[in-house]
Amino acid sequence: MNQSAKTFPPPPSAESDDALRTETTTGAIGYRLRRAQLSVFQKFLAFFDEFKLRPAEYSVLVLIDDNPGRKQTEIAEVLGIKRANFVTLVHGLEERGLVERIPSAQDKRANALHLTEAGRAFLATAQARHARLEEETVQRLGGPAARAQLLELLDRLI
Amino acid sequence: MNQSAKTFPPPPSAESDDALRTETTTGAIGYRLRRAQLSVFQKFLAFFDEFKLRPAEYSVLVLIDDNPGRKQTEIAEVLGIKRANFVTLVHGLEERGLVERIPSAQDKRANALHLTEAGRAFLATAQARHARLEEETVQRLGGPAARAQLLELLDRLI
DNA sequence: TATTGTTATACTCTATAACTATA
DNA sequence: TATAGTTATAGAGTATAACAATA
Repeated sequence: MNQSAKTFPPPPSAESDDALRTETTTGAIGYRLRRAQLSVFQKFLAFFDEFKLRPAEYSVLVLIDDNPGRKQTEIAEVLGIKRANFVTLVHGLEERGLVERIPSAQDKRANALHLTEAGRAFLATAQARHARLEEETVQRLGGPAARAQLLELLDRLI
Repeated sequence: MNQSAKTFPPPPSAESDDALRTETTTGAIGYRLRRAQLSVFQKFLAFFDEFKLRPAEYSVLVLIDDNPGRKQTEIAEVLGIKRANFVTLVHGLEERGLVERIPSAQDKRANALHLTEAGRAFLATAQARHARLEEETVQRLGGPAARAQLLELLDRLI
């Protein structure tokens, strides 16, 4: 699995004047997690540049599509988004004609969230693109087994 | 920890009115990465509550300790922090008496960063605490082999 | 001309309080 | 009393532009 030698810091004797010693920092799990997450999100943003779609917006569209008619609070809570902040997010999607807020008949306080026809078409394209991104990511990981391994390990950190 | 099996979505036939279908969203690598990273950072913040220390500040202290005398730009760049934003960060550490900015003799534009005596003492305590956090995290992962596996997989995502 | 540290500024994300209308 | 959606606001984190001093 591991090619060979993990490049170790310059031997303690060789005090180079340019390379910094980063082992202590990069040895931390949280640090590596953060760097990886930032990198993956950067790739997402670049990959979805023409879609003008952020990761959070994409997950909201997917979640509404899989759970049409749900309240804002329900969708927001699943994603760990505060309902106050979710207002702005869903408002943006509504302005783009992708999402509808339909006043609930049973509970006049609530809005039932639905994708518009345009929203469904948009999401279908986005999901096809996302599938290619995931595919590429799985390849980088080393295949489906490596992906499953990663997801399992990540779950243990929550 | 986990009661029994991985709770799968309600079988397609049983359309419960409360549980949401989240498989599509949670199947994405980026989504899981983000959730895990947020969780790990939350644990860091809780664990270092009395230290009033954020992950970025901790990594800066570690990096200065391992590379005393380096310029702000060098430390900032390694951590992916813009030098403009690094000014505020290092200023805070200086105000707390942990870091010194010593004007460089060779390059009068630059500040050489050093830990103060108090900074070294503080970092020693923080690192001991961090070691316990890492230990706990490794246990959650399933041991040192699982940790190595995770770091290897994360590296492939960068 | 280029770099270092700095200031100013803006934009995103996130968090809390408080309001309204309903329940 | 509690909840759903909303507004306002404040705090981080991050990004760019521009400047003075120095290289």
